[in-house]
Amino acid sequence: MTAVLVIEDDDRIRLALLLALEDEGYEARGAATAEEGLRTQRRDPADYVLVDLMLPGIDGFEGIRQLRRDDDVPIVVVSARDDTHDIVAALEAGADDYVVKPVAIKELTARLRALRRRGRTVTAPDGPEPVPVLAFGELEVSPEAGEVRRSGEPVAVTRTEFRLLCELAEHAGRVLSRQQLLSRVWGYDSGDERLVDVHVGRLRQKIEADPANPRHLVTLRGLGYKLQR
Amino acid sequence: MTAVLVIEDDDRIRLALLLALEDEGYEARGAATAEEGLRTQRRDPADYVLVDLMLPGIDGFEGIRQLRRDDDVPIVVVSARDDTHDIVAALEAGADDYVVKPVAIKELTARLRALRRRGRTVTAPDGPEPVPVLAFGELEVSPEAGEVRRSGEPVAVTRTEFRLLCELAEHAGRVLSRQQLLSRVWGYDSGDERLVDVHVGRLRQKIEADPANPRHLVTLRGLGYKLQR
DNA sequence: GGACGGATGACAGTTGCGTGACAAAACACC
DNA sequence: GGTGTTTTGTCACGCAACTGTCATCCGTCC
Repeated sequence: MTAVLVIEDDDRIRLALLLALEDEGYEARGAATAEEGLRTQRRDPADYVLVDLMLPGIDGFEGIRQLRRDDDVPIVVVSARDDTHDIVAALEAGADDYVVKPVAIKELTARLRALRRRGRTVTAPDGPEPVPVLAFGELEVSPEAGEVRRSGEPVAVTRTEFRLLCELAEHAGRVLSRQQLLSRVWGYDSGDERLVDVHVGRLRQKIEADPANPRHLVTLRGLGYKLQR
Repeated sequence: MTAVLVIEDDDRIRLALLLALEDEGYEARGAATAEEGLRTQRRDPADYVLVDLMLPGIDGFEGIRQLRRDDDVPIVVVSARDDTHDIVAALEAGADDYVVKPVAIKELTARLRALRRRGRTVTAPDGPEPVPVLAFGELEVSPEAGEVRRSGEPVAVTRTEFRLLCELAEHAGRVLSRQQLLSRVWGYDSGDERLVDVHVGRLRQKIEADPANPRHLVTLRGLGYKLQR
């Protein structure tokens, strides 16, 4: 069945849309924020995404951009604002269509069908190769893409932090001593082990929800550091 | 240049649309009836068709159906009627989008670009072999055709820039270090890595909407460059 | 309570990168 | 072959981000 994800913060509108879509034979899912929508879509991709522009937290424009970074799904903006600037900005951000609320469900589904018909841009015959990712709960590390994500959202880390994280990730679940890390990440045969502490600390600030109580990048007193799920 | 055919019986509106489109850098053609439009399109196909619904003789719906029989061109209905039945019928007939008059030219062109992004590459029944295209949002790279396009418009890049772009495109989503690029694009085993910077910079001027904040050709500090959607 | 290992915040030196200018080289066109 | 134009590689400058060090603070284990 064709699945549609509705990202809309107004409960009444979201529910109405979901019910109407189900009446039309779609499998409908809802999300109240862009963050939640992005997470849902990453976990279990729908065939279409409907998204409001005015959302708490990440707004619709930014949500579309983030979604487009790694998803080709047709996106239709459903907004109350009938303003040329918004329409142009949303389409530039990567949306495929823009309709103004309130919208007839029949029109919406007709537009979805039109989008489906039009299909996607041709990519290489064998398609792009997927980039390998190491996952630790909500944390994702992709050495090849040079990317770190938390709950799907990109996290900006520096080169040293990234190398350190990759080293830990590639030996997930094992303790690495400060000496080992100094040697593998920095190439130092000897040196101040405090250096490792500082970078681990900085890394925790970025990748842990509560840096004071790390869940993934943990300290083993007297032994070293370990990355775990 | 991108050509647009406007099928609209009201002379004033047609002329206004044509002038506005030309201002936006399109090659604009007009037709006052569906018959004339179909003939024009068959003789010299435009890249997009804008069509009114209420036309003398063959009406817009039927015009769309006839056009769709042997043309894959994106069709946008530009109508004064804001009626769900019309919208659904037009989309069902084969239109790709439907906007209500009066429409801002900026919105119209944004919708055309969105369609272009999504549109299938044209493959006439016994036309030329389709050329593989690597797509990154509004950016398209065709290594075989030696072509780069942004929102459908060809971008002039030099040979070195093109090779660099292809190398990045063929490893989309992965970081390539300056050394790797030097070696693969220039064939240098060693050399000044700043050379890569300069060419990346020049490439960005041409393919990024805002070269200072690149969306596709991004720098990963300390790691290298990456091309992403 | 003292000692130790680890966390953290501030800081200054360093590095990495973007950019504009320029000259040599390649190219196109007579 | 000569001339004008485009492309290419080199360089220098400047900004912003990163790095490593240090001093201090905190928690934990005897």
